[in-house]
Amino acid sequence: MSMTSESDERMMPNNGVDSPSVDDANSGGNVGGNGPLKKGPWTSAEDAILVEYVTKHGEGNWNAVQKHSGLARCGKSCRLRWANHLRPDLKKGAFTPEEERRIIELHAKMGNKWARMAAELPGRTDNEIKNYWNTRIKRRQRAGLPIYPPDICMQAMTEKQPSDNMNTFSSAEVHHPDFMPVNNFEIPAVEFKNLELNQQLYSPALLDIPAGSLLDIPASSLLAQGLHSSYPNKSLLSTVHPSKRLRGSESFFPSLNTAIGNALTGGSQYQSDGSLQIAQSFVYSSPYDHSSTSDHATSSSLIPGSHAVLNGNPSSEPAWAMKLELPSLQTHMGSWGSPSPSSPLPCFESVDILIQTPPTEHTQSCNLSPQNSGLLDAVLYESETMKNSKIDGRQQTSRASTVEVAMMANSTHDLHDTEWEAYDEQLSPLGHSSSSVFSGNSLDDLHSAETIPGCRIKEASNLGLMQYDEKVESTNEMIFSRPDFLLASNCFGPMKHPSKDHSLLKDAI
DNA sequence: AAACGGGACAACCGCACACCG
DNA sequence: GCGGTGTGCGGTTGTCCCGTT
Repeated sequence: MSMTSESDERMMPNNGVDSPSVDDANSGGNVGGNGPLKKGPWTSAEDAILVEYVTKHGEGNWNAVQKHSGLARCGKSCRLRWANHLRPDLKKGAFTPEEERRIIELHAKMGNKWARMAAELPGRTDNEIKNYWNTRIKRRQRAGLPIYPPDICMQAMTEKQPSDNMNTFSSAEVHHPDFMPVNNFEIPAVEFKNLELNQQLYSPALLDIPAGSLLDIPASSLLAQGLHSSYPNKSLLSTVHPSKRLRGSESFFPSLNTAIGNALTGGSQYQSDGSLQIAQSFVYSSPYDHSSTSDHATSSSLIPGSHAVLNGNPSSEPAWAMKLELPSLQTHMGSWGSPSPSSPLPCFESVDILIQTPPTEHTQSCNLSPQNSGLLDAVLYESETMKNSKIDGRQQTSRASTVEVAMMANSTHDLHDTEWEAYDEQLSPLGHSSSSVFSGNSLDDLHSAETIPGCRIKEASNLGLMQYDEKVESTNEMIFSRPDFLLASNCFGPMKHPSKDHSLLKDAI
């Protein structure tokens, strides 16, 4: 029918579909009447047998197919073959533009819910849609294009508003420019402004970098944007009621799941502000990852909602090698990593940051703020910190080898102060608001609790990406030797002090 | 013309839920 | 309530085809 394999050709040189026989169907491999079940491509004969069976007995009871028809295929395989290829109502051929758009829309709303998407697209199968999407994603990522067209982003956001019974933003908020590219995990130059890092800090113009260069940022680089602009935008997040089963892979950020997942599995993102010391890895974890959530929930060293780094997670797997999952608000909010039902907001607990910054001025966002004179100061301070760390490290390492802070820590706080405060207004009742995580208070707490002099707030993933210890030098070496860091450096490093940063980077390497 | 790489597609695998006895 | 079976779903892998070098 839909497929004719070589074995098919061999088996059915005269096209035996019209008179399917078990012998024909099962003669093509290591199969037999009661022998091992056949795998691999289906033959026309097998298709015919299956069609005949279904016609006679109807769908379902797939395991009976083998028994009754002698087809050497497991029931599961039969079901799949029927559903994906033999069903009479299947629509064959390429997706129409209309269907393509519909898929994008649905994905923006549902995420990787292929079956549900298929239900919205008559004649199409989940497998078909899934393959299409995966191919498309790869293609677009390679091309540096946004996964979701802006209009669909907008549409998704808008459609979600009424059904979002969580904390939602007002319509105006939804239309805040900051929210626009939520699903655009690429950072095209035209949208880079949405980072709004101090509004102008990273303006391509101000930074004297070619706007187009940002187009080269791979999908992974969307993190900066995604975390900045999309996370607070819960309104976009899918509120589709959780399907009957809860899967760890379910993503609350339908698109982020894929994009960030790809991004992070490809390598944690390191951003360098040029001062050598900002390294960030954003790690989302599934809210079902109780181990991680409970771990950091009980980790006294962490700020509320921050992600436990390595606490109780002995994984030695590099963060960038891990499959990363985003928290899902599709599920009950109470199931969010917050230890208490009264604190259902996921916040950024899953967001880990490796950030290092000069010590005291958390309110000044030393690393990203243009007011910060101190790249050199930071480096000097870093040097000092390293010295201190050698002393303190022995003590620190064992108990708090990694200091966790909310994403972007003080720089974020500085950069998005206003916005987060605004969000905080709405989110605070939920316990851990995003802004609270980013707030100076949180950092203060963190600092007082954990930060060693020098404020080397190295945010590490819960996967143990980095630890602060006495081997700082080697850590830095690792950072700088990593391609993604170099990429990030290329992307972000030159923004402030291009030449300076490059030289520093060079030196560091 | 051969080698290579990527896209498209089909199929499998593992997991989880639903149902039933 | 429990275990077995059936089914559905999402992720991953394998294979073929085609364009490029």
